[in-house]
Amino acid sequence: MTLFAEIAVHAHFARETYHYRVPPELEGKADAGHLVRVPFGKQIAQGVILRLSEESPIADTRDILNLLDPQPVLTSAHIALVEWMAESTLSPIGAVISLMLPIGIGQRATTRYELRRSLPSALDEFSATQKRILTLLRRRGALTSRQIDRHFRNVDWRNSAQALVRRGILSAESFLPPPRVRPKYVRTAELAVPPEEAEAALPSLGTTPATQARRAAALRLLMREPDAIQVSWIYAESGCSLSDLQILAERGLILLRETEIWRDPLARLSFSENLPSKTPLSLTPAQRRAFDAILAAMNGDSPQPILLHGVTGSGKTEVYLHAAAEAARRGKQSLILVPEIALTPQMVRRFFARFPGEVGLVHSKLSEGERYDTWRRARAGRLKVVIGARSALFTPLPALGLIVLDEFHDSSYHQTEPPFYDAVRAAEALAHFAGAACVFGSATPPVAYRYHAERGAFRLVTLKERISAESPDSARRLTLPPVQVVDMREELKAGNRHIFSRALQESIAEVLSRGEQAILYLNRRGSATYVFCRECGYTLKCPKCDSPLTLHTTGGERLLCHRCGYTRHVPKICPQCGSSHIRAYGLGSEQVEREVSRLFPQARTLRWDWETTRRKNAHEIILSHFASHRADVLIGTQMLAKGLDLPLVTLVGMVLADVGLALPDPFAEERVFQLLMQVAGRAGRSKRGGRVILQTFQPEHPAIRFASLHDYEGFYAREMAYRQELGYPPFTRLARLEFRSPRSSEAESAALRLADVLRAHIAKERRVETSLIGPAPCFFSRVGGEYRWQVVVRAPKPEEFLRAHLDALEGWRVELDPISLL
DNA sequence: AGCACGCCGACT
DNA sequence: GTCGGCGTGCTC
Repeated sequence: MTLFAEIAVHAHFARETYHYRVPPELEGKADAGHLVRVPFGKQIAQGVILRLSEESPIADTRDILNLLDPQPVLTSAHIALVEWMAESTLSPIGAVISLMLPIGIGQRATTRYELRRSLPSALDEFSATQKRILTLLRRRGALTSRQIDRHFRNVDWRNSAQALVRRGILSAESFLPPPRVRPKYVRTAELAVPPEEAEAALPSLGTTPATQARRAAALRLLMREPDAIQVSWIYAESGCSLSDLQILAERGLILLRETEIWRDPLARLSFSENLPSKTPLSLTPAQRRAFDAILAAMNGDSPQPILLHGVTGSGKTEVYLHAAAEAARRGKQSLILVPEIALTPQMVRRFFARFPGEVGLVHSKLSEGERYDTWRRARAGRLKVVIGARSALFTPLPALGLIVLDEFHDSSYHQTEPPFYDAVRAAEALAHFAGAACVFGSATPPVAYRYHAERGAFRLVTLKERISAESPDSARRLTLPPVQVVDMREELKAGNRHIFSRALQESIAEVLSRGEQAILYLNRRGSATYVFCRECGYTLKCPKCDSPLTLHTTGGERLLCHRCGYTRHVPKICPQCGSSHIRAYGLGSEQVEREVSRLFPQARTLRWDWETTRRKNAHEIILSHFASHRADVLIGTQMLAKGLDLPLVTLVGMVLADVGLALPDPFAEERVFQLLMQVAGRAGRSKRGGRVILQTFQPEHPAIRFASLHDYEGFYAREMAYRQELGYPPFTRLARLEFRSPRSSEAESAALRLADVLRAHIAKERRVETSLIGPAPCFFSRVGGEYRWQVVVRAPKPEEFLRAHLDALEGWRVELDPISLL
């Protein structure tokens, strides 16, 4: 009986699975989840076995070449997840597989080009591109196609290279790079004989007094140590070298071994840091209810994920800790996902203290070796808890019992590059496949999730009370900080043209005089293109679709609608109040810092923005700098709205709360509301209390009004009405189709063509509930030198419609259920 | 992605 | 008539 394997080939374009024969020598060794090498066309590729079967739908199968790892790289739940994700995101299965293979392991086939003979000095016979290729290879030697790609941005060099290969000038060899990471071993030594025997051998270890002394010292050290120890210790303690130890080993006195070690980024924490409490805190009644709901899910009593809606400071983390402890008690592993930025040590430390030596951390700034080892410890079941950002979802945890997504409304759970996926939905699917409990925690759940919870898709648990971070046992109630909304139009009328209102200036002065700290936030996104009237707060909207108009400066100033393409000139006076104070607003954190320093020369400022956090560990450094009160005022963008818990912070100022409201995106208001709620929750997390100041030109705007009242329910009701009226999720679903091209006209014509084709299909198939928005240029119209155009499909099941017309989507980026249409 | 196959324009 | 451009389709 021949055995076949259905394999997801690790190539980004591989939409389908492929069938291979399992050669006899791999029978019993190759199984579902294994990473293998397979021939694929003229290349050799990696692939993951999804399942074995005794028949193949394809008559001519080729053989699997070999196993790349004796153990599976995917659990059975992850195999199910691969297929679910490919299906639900319309992504090629080969692209989904690439998400699951850790950096360094996952390698794709590539071609290596090399000059075959020396070239004539004159290259006249070749085209310009060919000349560039030849000169590059002459200078650098053999290069892979990916290396050549880096030298030819947006130039199609492959055909030229192919011609050179045909003429025998270049050689092209396809190869699969081996995994870049390997287990790390250290040499250890231990005593091989009873101590008395070693003692007896002590005087006769060397011919010269010096060697005799070195070897005796090494042996004595090992006689004192019951366990194997690393040879580097022995070298340091005794001054001996490896050859000394090898002589001792030859005489049978000691045993030299290679022992595998795990590179662990958290190992350093155990000695140096003052860790938070080891002992679990007792739960308040509200936390208890949340914990009980998770218990019920772990027992298999309720299959839906738990939507944990808890205000900032309501003690969600302690609930997660209790749940992870319970999972561990049952021999299960927990996966804790947090937004990228929240991987600052605050949260990690609490888990580390509670599960010493059994927490793995997964994030992009670790070295390949550290990541690989954490991945292997997880796979071996040695970790009880894995904490990480979005991609940690793909860590192979064989005994997964609990998945927690903290701050699950955060946009970093969405991957914005192909393959597009949403880690929240993927987590729900994975929990389902693994039979694990699933918890989504947030102070501001996306309204769509809240809506689905009301219809039974999630079990909703609400934590309404804030508890003190300092004395949680007494469950001392804290109130949410008062939020003052400052109308910047009034400031202007009163003659204050400064970016800080009088109220904010006074509050900063007060905080500084009391030796406390302040945080000033800027919502940078969209600020440069935001045109509004500084007298009345009016923003210009499209007369046809009511979407905000945005400013474009390329080719003269004009306003553009990103939904329908309508354009107009920038008005000189406000259409509403006739004021001439209508203009674009742009404000950076450098400018805010400058103003703080000018008004308060004594204040020590610290900036936390994209610019200052590019270096490795920059987040931790800035955070600890501020936490230890080496700065008084922290200035930053929305990235620091997450998870900070700093008792000395008694003032939070939002320099301009309306930025982001005027973006041409149906989700813009929800994002601003979430941000303001997060910001408002940052102040007053200790008994010192605190206050929040929101500066705005539109104090009556619902997102600002409801956030200032800490009123989620009010915003929810209003937002749902708006979504229903305009036909946006959760009342329908969207798919965003994007085309990129270095040439603007090409992107435009592709978009027009696709829209025509799709409209024709909609009409022909009588899909009355399906409609298109656009085509129109994307709000961020250029990315990486390419022009972006998009078409948005609105339908009850957009993937169904699109799957029927995948051929029309060749070259398009397809994003289902996007979180932004920018 | 990389390569073969196959169909039109500029040369021998 | 042939070489070589690149559009199209396939990889178990």
